[in-house]
Amino acid sequence: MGKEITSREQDYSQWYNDLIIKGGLADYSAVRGCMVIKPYGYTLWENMRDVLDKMFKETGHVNAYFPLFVPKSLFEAEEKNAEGFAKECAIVTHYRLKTDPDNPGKLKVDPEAKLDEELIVRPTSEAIIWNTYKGWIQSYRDLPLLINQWANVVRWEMRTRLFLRTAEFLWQEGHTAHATKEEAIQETTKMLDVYADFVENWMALPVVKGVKTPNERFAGAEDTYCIEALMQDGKALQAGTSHFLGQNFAKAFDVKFSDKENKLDYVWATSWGVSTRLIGALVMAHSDDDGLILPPKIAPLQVVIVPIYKGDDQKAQIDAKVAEIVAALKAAGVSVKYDDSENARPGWKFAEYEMKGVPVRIAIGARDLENNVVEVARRDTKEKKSYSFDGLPQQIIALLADIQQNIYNKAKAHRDTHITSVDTWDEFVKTLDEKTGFVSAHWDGTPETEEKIKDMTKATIRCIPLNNAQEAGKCILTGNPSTQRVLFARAY
RNA sequence: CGGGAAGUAGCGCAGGCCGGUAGCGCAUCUGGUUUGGGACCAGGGGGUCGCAGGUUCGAAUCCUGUCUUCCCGACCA
Repeated sequence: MGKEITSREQDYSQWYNDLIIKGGLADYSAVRGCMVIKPYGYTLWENMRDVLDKMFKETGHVNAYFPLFVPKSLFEAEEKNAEGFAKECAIVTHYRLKTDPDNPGKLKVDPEAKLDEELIVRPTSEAIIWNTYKGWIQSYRDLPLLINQWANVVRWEMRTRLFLRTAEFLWQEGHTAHATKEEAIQETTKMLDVYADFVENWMALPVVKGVKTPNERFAGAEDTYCIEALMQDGKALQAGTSHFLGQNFAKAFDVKFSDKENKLDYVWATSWGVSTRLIGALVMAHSDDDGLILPPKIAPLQVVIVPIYKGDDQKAQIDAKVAEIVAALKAAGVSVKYDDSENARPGWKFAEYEMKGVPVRIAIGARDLENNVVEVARRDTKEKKSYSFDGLPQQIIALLADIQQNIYNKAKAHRDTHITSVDTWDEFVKTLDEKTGFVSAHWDGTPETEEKIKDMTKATIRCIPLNNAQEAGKCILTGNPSTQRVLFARAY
């Protein structure tokens, strides 16, 4: 029959893989750790990208593009950052191949063509960008510099997973320079808000905004802010990060400016990014055992129409009606596809589009034509209803909005019921093992304790929530005094 | 990078121990009947068995190497 999807209960990881592959989002490739993003998945990414890009521009940013390669000497300039990424860098050492005399028809690396200085394939672009900014910034009048780039980056991961962790991935990285510390911090939190807004309102995925502990902080940053989402299996996933970089990169790349008093100072920096990993989050947060469930606002296709007919006469009548519906929906800004292909029967198409997560399916047959209705099925609840032709576009738009809201509510209910406050170590471990999700607990604030907890339970501190309530307590592990609870979880 | 599993037609698999020139289901093509939840009948096409070496008269099968993927661990967004 059709393509079977492994159930979540049976094998959550395989379920996730099945959704990606069978839902047509991506494919494995011939390159280790790298995937092919298929048209359906890429359209999803384009939709996400378009919304984010607009948000970035509305907040004053412009796009630019910097090189894929970073000379090693630049890469290592900011030491902490370089060290943080050193273990997962791809390196270009040669620039030419030649025919192999020992192996006719084959090529080999030309040893004569060794680069004097190796090029690092960017795992992130701070180095090349700050090296460039040095030439662009002299005065406070050049600030703030608010630049974003859409790019691919490479991180040579040991273990890869479709969308969640691939050796090459697509993302955007914002890199800004400011005259004051306050302004840079403001930028950092502003972009965090943009991410939270996007993920919650477009991807229908509730997030916790917070700050990372030093252990989890981006290498080279003073502070890393993040949004954390919760997946259906109770594991957390970092959905976006925004870093306050202080003057670390300005100092490493000697980027100074004259202020209004004609005093020289290093500029203050931020960087922030979200990646195709968000697609992994989207898939894991909303989907079910029948396939993907995609939020209408970013779904590659919002409505699919399937005809049900006997004979050419009926088909012709349905075609005519559907043409009207398609035109009306398109005019209303709804993306719609009429699938009248002959090679699949209606039931097969129903299952197929459910697997692909198309939010709304319209079925129309002779019986519907007589009654002046269509059958509308929503993917999120599987509920089916007859809708009148009259005012159909408005009803569909309302339905899409309702689906968007329902998906969000469902994810939020799951998230909210999976933030558990605990005060003893037994409860802590038990909650992680049995209930899963975020565990809110006191922590003495030391990296050593955080590390110990990680070794013992595999749980990390996902974040210290912003505007966290201050509350005296005792560390869950050491019993030492603590001033606030932090969120622990096992994470992707 | 360690431990386990896998790679044979587009997809899912059998065959492999015991070497003899490849098979099943789905998909696909043709014809017909069908169409309100993954249709049915009949006929047809499609595979250098991941890749590279080796053993052998002969390799999907045995040996060596290598690549890719999955699961579990260490590392990470």
